[in-house]
Amino acid sequence: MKDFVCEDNVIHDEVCEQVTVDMPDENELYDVAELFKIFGDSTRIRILSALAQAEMCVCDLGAVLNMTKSAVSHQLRILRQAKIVKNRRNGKEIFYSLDDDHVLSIINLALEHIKE
Amino acid sequence: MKDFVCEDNVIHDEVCEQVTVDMPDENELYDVAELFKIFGDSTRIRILSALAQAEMCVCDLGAVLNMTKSAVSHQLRILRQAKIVKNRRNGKEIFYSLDDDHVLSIINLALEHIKE
DNA sequence: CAAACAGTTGAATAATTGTTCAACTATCAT
DNA sequence: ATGATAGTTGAACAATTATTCAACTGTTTG
Repeated sequence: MKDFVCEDNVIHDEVCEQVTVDMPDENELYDVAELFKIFGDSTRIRILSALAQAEMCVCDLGAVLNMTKSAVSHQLRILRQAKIVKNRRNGKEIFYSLDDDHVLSIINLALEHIKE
Repeated sequence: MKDFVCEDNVIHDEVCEQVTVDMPDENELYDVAELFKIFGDSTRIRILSALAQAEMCVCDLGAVLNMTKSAVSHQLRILRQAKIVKNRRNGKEIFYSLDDDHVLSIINLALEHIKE
């Protein structure tokens, strides 16, 4: 590569070295990006917004968000695997709810940022 | 579609109606998802983590993150358009820095969540 | 048991997106 | 002006991904 070499400049070199040393762990940053990737879809954000208000079954989520059960279920699987939502079966229905309060804090902080 | 209709159930209907009414504005949720989409890439998160420590030029960012200037520049454009970073020219170099403190709060909150 | 409802799953499709490459602009030094 | 360095940009390619459709499992009820 060697594409990124600025002209020899001691100040730059020192800053770069310091920043490199102080960077958060690579894996942590990767995991944070993965978390944001999950939030970065309006369908999933709407699902989480709905679940923030009430525990709901797949069918009702579909009704509220105007989506097929299949589409909702696919997204719920992603949220489940990320441990962002949990579920419990009650007869034929499976009720979903948020698994974590942090999640809501992060989304609300972002909502505040959006509203300026 | 009509795929999402649960069996007639008054309780469900009432919950659905209430949740629907109390849902945040559709556009706000869309914008939040767009913001998260930007954070949902490890390259951009790493760029933001670096800029959180020091104002840096494109070249140095490339050195710290081990990426070509082109790849860095492409991502900076996205961050710039979202008003997440700002820049200033100094001779041949263009220095980038974070444009907003909220951004860092959101990322740090997510980092805490990751670390459990 | 059979029918009906709730939910999941896999394949297919379409759309989005991150990186590379090459060509370009802009600034500074000789 | 020429060359060198810093940065940007557009096209191309590969990879990821959200939704749809159809077929499936699981549960309840008649």
